[in-house]
Amino acid sequence: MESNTGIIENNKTQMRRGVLEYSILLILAAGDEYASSIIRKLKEVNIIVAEGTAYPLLIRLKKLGLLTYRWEESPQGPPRKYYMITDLGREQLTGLDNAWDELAKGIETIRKGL
Amino acid sequence: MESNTGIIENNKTQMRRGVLEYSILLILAAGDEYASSIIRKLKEVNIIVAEGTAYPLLIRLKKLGLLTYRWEESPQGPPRKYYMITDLGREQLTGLDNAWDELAKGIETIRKGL
DNA sequence: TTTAGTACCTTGTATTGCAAGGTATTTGAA
DNA sequence: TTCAAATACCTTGCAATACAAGGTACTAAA
Repeated sequence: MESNTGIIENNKTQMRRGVLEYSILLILAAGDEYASSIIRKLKEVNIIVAEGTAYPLLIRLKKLGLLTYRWEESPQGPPRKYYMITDLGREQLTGLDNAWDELAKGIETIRKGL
Repeated sequence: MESNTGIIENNKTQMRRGVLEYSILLILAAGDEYASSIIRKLKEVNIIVAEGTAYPLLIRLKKLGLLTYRWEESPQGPPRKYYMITDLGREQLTGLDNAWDELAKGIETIRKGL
């Protein structure tokens, strides 16, 4: 049945979108991680990302100079590409922290009736 | 100059994106408004929307049955199209409230180090 | 009658999230 | 040895959509 769940589901996806780069930078600011691990961590907090979203995004952030990576052997399975945040990345992250706070404040204001 | 402001600006835009439908529904839940007025109200809380974004979005929400509208004379200038939220719209808005809370909670969790 | 202010809307471009599909490595069971 | 399962990486093509730019139309005042 699920009548109109689609509208909501679609919107949840929309909301996640804007926050993806931010949340990935947040995770990497706390420590180096490889792509699959980042995806799992995001899933833990209900920010669901498809592989086809995450990999191109990491590559994009790397091209922008916000991230770098190193290869590392895995105890099981193929080697892992560990991403690390750069100084520029940390700098940008500060700006994103502010952007998030501002957005959250804006929504709160509207919620309370402007 | 503006070295790398672009990265941040782009990301702020990204963040706003996901929240647009939600914030428009929030505004209309508090009272009927016409498009230009909605855009101004959003700008007041630093959620900046272009006309080329807002108009198609309102049309989309109307097609989905979340909004309807009525025409009304303006004291000055051309007539205004006042949008009103429907019962279905209010229903969906509840879901979006939850989606927003969940997202905000997720970001908080990551910020605190997961 | 022309300008300024307000309000509506559309078109074309660029971005980007995702489903689907693909490759490669390791381990363990058959 | 060979096959399946688990893990990890990545790409392609489609669809959605935000926005810049451009356009129409109404009212009032100069």
